Amino acid sequence: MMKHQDLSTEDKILLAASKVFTEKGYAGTKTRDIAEEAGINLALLNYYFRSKEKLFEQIMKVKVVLLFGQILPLFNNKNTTLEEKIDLVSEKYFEILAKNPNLPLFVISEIQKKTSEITSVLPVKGILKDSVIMEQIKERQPDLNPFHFLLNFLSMTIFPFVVKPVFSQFNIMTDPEFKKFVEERRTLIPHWIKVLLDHPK
Amino acid sequence: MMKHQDLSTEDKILLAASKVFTEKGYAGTKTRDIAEEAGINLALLNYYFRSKEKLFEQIMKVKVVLLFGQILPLFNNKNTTLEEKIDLVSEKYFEILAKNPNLPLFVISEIQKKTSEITSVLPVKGILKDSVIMEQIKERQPDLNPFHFLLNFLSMTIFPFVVKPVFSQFNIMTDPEFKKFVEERRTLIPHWIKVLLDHPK
DNA sequence: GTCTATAGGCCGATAGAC
DNA sequence: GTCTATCGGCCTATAGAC
Repeated sequence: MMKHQDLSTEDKILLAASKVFTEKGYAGTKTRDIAEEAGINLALLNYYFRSKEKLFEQIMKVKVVLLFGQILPLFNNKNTTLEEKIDLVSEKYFEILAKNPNLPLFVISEIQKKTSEITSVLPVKGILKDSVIMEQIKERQPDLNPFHFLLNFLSMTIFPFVVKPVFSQFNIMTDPEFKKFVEERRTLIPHWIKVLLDHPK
Repeated sequence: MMKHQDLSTEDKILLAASKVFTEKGYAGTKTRDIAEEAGINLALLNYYFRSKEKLFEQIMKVKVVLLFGQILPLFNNKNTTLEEKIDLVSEKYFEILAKNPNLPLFVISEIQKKTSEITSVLPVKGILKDSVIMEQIKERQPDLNPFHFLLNFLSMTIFPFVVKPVFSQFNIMTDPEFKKFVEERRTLIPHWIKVLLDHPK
């Protein structure tokens, strides 16, 4: 296991920035917070990354790729059936989100607040439109915009992690209860989605 | 129609604060932004609300009640069936969210970032636990934590509004397309939820 | 590369005139 | 109630010594 002390100064800052930005958002983060969390001198942050803004962009890029980068290729695989895609995407997302529970809320809320240049990094629209999974859904339910299904799937999977802070604030679930709850959904969601696919309106 | 000029200074500030806080979040908002948006002098903000913090708390309380206040009573009505509840809650939520599309993301992300005292205002946990809807779901599918269903329902309904900024950023949907998409879901979601209720694992 | 010290600007809040 | 002017503090960023 790599200790914090073994990291380079640059990586210490990146690690700390990832944590603090995710907790407090861009506007709520002070460069002093990051420096303290990283255990480095404040001036080093500007020495390595020039500005808070540039540091943030670098973190954001990593987060967007983490949230979408591994999933989009699964959507576009011609060698898997729709059912297999559902299982694979579900597995992959639970793996990512179990390790990064506040990833979706961070990315979504920062995209809403700031104008960024991530669009160029990941051409989500181009990949999604006319993707294999969209065609496969359309075969099953030709009368419906296939995006409804995709969004149902992603809603059920991602939304619990998005509202997790609300659960905590209102004491609806403890952390271990949430973990168990999410673990149950890991197999339930693929089941539900397949049921929906077989029952058009 | 009430014009902006007809509002009292206090209401002008509240209206402007609601808009700016929702767009930029608490940390990203400057009191000068609010004053400018309201068309009033900066000093008046402190005259009426004492501090940015106190003004925010007042806005936040309104938003939380708007997001949960009208829905929770529907969950606890003994005189409606589960099917009727699904239809009623769906109707009510689409009405609220069509008018306030960025309400959920604002409330969720600010709850994550700040510690507030809203818990005391709205005892969500007490209302939800042992609520009528939870019992009704449990009757249908006794082997499953009923909260899964409630969350599926809320996920499908609310999540599209939460990810709306992502749609915009990546050009996945235009605003009119989104409006049409959401309008379709208004009747689709109750259908899907009922299908899921009738198909236990 | 890493430190201390500080510039320079912005932000929340208030004093005090009207 | 509303304005102008300004304070005091904090925040990002950098200059310059080591």
